[in-house]
Amino acid sequence: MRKGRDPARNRERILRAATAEFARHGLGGARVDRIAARAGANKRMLYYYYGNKDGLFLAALEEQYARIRSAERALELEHLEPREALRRLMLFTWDYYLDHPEFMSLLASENLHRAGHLRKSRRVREMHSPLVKTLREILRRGERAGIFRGGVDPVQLYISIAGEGYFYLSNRYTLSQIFGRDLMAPRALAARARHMADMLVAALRS
Amino acid sequence: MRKGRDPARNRERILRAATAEFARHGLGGARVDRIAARAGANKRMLYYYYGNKDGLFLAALEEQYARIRSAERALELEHLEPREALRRLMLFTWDYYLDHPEFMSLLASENLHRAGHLRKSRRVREMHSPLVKTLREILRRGERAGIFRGGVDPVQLYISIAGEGYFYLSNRYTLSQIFGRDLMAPRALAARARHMADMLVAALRS
Amino acid sequence: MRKGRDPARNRERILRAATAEFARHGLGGARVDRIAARAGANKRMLYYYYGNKDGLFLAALEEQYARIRSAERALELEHLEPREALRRLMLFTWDYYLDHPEFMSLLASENLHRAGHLRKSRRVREMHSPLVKTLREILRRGERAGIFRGGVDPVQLYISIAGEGYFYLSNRYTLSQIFGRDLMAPRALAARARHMADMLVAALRS
Amino acid sequence: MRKGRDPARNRERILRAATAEFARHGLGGARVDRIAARAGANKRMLYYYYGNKDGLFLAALEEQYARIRSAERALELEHLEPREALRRLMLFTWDYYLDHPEFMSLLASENLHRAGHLRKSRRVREMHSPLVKTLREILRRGERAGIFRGGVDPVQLYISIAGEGYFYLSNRYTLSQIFGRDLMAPRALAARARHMADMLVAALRS
DNA sequence: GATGAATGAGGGTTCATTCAT
DNA sequence: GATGAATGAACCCTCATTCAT
Repeated sequence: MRKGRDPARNRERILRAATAEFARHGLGGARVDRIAARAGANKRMLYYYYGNKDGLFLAALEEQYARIRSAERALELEHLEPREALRRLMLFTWDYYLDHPEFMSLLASENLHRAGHLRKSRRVREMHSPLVKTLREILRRGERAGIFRGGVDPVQLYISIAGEGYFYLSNRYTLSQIFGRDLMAPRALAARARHMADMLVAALRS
Repeated sequence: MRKGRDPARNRERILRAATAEFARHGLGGARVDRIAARAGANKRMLYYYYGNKDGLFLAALEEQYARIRSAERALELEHLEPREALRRLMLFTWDYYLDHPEFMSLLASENLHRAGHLRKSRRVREMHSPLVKTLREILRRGERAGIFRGGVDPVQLYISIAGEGYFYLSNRYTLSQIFGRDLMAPRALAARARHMADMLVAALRS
Repeated sequence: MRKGRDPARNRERILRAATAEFARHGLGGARVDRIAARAGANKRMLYYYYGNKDGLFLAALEEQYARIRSAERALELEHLEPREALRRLMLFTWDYYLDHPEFMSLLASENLHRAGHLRKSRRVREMHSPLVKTLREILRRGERAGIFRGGVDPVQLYISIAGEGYFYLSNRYTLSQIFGRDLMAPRALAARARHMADMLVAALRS
Repeated sequence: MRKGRDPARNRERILRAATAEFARHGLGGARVDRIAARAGANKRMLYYYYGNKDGLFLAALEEQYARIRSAERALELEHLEPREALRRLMLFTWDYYLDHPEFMSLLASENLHRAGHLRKSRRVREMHSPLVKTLREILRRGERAGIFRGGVDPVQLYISIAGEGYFYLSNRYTLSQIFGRDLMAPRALAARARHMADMLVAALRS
């Protein structure tokens, strides 16, 4: 019953700890020692499993992408009415960002580094073609039903849907400071969600 | 004709170098040595002028805020027709982000650190009340003229205006990778600008 | 047909890999992981067979000595005319060094460590008494035949014979650099071999 | 009267300590911490002055070459009778190796690494052209005087002169072990010196 | 005999900062 | 104001070795 009994679990714990550390301090500010301590693992094991700090970051990032895409697929958007599908996707994304601020942090770090890690990952690219495909079909259905205008690009649409809440949430600390207001108050969040849904519907109607 | 002949200029060069370094590597990844080297200054001078690394970061951040607010004021939005004023603000912001990616980087770093630097700055808070005031008046004018719906909060409005392009630009590296498409192509940028302006108008009409 | 089917072969492969690694990087620079990888063996096996890194080094060194002494015995110097015997030994040694640079490397490492490993090896000492005995008899035969001067010590003689080419070959990299010349060019090597043989004959004639 | 008062001296002490450490343990086995401790310096200063471990090794090696060449020039061989000049050079080299075993150690390390450091040094190459020139002139004088045979290459000659004692001294530890005899006994050393001088004269006479 | 997982000590290197001048 | 030299703590990473199976 020693610690090493369950390798998969140790691997997992390391990834968990790394995600938290990277989210909290960024890639440059993250400390390998802290990750090992949080994971209850020997520092050497990070390297054993993930090669180095960058490998660990990529693994954390890939996992985060996999998780959001997986949760997204569970929405089964393809079975919903087109307008409802997009509304659901937007609210899901908003809620996901709210519940998983670490995902936004990792994205910020990766963009700071100009996606140098992602560039080496095949997995992530493959992960996103189903999403684009689904959106394209929703748009097509909406267009055929005469409720969406044509010529909308699915990738641009996704960026609008996800981006609508991103700035608000990713920059909540600076925005709260410069405007002297708590953006995370429940009422403020609810108002924001409503506002976004309205914007989306207005933007797509034919 | 010694190097030290112009103190103000040296101070300025250090801040310039620091901004570039922080933007490129983040706060944690930035190196004091590189900043000094880029500035052509002795490392000791950074401390003489700015206290420490965090003081330097705050100075860089404050200056960035001052610059965008100053450029904004030059738009003289208060003299424009309400709808045009908001359209102009949105396009200005989009262009400003495009031309000054270092600003977005500093914002990302500061949010990673939960606005710990900004919290110590009075200057920045004072800097933003005129902006809120201006927006509030634009909204009032539009409402009185019957072209804007009522009940719109100026801070929420600003976040919508600025945020519309933020996700697209701040996350351009990861988005380009996961979707396998160059988001910075001139045509893509132009399409995005048009799309954003349309969204805004649709969202506010009464 | 499992991997472990032939223990002796695995042992052998480990020793082979270790010799190459020690020769290439020295004892201090050699990596146990690389040895295991090159041998296609589990790291634990190195310890199972050889105790530790130093044990492995000693085994590699002992084997190298055994090999050169064995090849030397195959010359059957005791059946040759004395002058020819020594000439043959010198050229054999030169060729052996040329063909087995790893032997010279191991010797250099062991001397850096002041022969700490060899000191623990009985095998190696026993391995060399036949060589000294053979040389002593060659010298005696030459002296009796009136072609060699007397008073020559067999150990000193061996050092002269082996050393003649050693510096040239063991230091070929630095010598090539400081003199800006390729010492390993075929013509240079041939000239060196001739030169050495001449030196030897001249040095021993009565 | 603090420690930092004399930078040149600190630099020098570091180089001194590094030379000893590299000689004793080889490049791979040398420890930066030990070098700093021996030099009584902060570890950081090694990097401040020499860049990294390899830079430090190269500096040590270059200095060793500079020293032996400098001592060599002090012999003023060009003013001696040709045979005497070469005899003096050989004995000088033998004595130098005896007194500076660290030089041989550094050479062994550098050859283990295939002269990777030397390859980056211009200084060392330039350092050796005067030596070759001097030897060439000695050979020419001896040939004109009818005491040396012609066609001797100065570089090959130097390798013979230096190499004669090199193997004996660089490999003294292994040789002493395998032959069970102390090669560093005064009588043995004297005998070796005599033997080498004899070999040289015999080898060059016309 | 053989294996993947695990370990603690220490490797070279770099950090932000400060000293004396 | 400005400088080169110096510092100690901590950085990421790797080492030879051993554990449980």
